[in-house]
Amino acid sequence: MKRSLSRETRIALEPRKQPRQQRSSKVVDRILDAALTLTREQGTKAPTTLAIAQHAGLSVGSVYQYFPNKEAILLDLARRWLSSFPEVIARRIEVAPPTNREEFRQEVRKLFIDTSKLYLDNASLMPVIEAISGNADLRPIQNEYDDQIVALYAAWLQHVNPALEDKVASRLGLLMMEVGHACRLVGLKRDRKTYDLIEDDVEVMWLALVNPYLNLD
Amino acid sequence: MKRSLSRETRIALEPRKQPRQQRSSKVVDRILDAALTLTREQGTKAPTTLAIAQHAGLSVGSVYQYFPNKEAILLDLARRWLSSFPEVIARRIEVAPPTNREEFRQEVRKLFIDTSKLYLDNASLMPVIEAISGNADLRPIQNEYDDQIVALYAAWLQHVNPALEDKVASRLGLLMMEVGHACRLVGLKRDRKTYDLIEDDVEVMWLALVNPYLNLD
DNA sequence: AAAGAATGCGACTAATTATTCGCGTTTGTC
DNA sequence: GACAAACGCGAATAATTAGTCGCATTCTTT
Repeated sequence: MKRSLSRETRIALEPRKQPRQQRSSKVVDRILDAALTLTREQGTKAPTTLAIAQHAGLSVGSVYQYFPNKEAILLDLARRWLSSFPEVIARRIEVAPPTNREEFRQEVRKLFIDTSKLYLDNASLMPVIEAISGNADLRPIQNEYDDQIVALYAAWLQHVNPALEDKVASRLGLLMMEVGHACRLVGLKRDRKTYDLIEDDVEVMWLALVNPYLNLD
Repeated sequence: MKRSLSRETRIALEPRKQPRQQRSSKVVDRILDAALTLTREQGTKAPTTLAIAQHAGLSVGSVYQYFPNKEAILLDLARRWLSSFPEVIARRIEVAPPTNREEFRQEVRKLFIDTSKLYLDNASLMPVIEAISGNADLRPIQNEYDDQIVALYAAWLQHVNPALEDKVASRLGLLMMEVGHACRLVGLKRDRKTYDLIEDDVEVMWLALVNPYLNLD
């Protein structure tokens, strides 16, 4: 294992080179596909480079043509999801804030549905997310995204109630994220009907959590 | 790495031998101490056997006198906590069930306080718990304990409301566990004041979650 | 104090696996 | 079809680390 890189400051993440020929861009897809499939098969355990290469019908050398290291592969898979999260929350801040309890409940519901959709649409990606959380090298990167998400939930809360203190907003944001994430992860491991029931439960909890902090009549 | 054991069926967990002389039982303590300290220092990453031995002022050979493998060390640390969880919940089932909303609220509060105390009293152990969750070999063992805990939360719910369907009870139990665990883990990483605020939030969410499923007047 | 059991040691073994590098092959371009 | 660039290959390298084993030391017992 030539892993001296990891020690320096952080993991290299940029792709080693851009694919120039058509065949190679298909190769990148095959690598990502293989990594996803294997992570799912092995239940949240990051696959080895050799396993990824073989499953993609390639050699290890080819994998390293496009990815600087193993971590970058998993991260590539997760990145679109991780970055779409802040986007979705940000979009819910652009609208006019609610003026009464019923409007507020509707806003919670919208945010709730939008974020739920991110989980449902990317259900197959969840093992990768779990693998990243379980990897000491990748967790710091996860945490950066998490901090962003918490900050945006907090911003959303202050959009709904501008009088909300920063500290309270970020605490509530943190809990919204944590509760949503934990419940949805276990929900996705069960059947669709149970997932939907769990979703209702989460919405109830979210509402109960934030209601006391909103000065709406 | 002579790891053929792990492949067979499961990890050996029994201690290799019982300490017979006083010096050696102190050694076991030193090993566990070192493992705990190092896991904390490295932030939820399982330390190597060499690091554990050195930090305990021992050689690797001595570590293997008392532990069959590295996993057993972490598990030894976590086990008391993992098994005290079901005990604490079971104790809350022994009392007479509540007969009205106020008594019910009190019962939730008691269960809530008891489980919270488990986290506060074992705060230093949480990195080990996280390391176990992040280790593919140990997760199955975690899951067994989790299943027990969910079953007991469900039993508690049915104790409070015998008419509650099994399916609903176990779903709510699962969410109580997940929400409690996720929120308390992040709570413990913050200051005590914030932890207490998060605790209040969790209680609010628990109550909101289970209230609709209780036929009390 | 002598024997034997328990404990402690740490160099060594071996399994695993990330990453490299030089060479052969394919592709796009003129 | 010839040339260069891109691509693909996989044996070899090297880092890491779990676990062993025979010998040395310390304790217990008589």
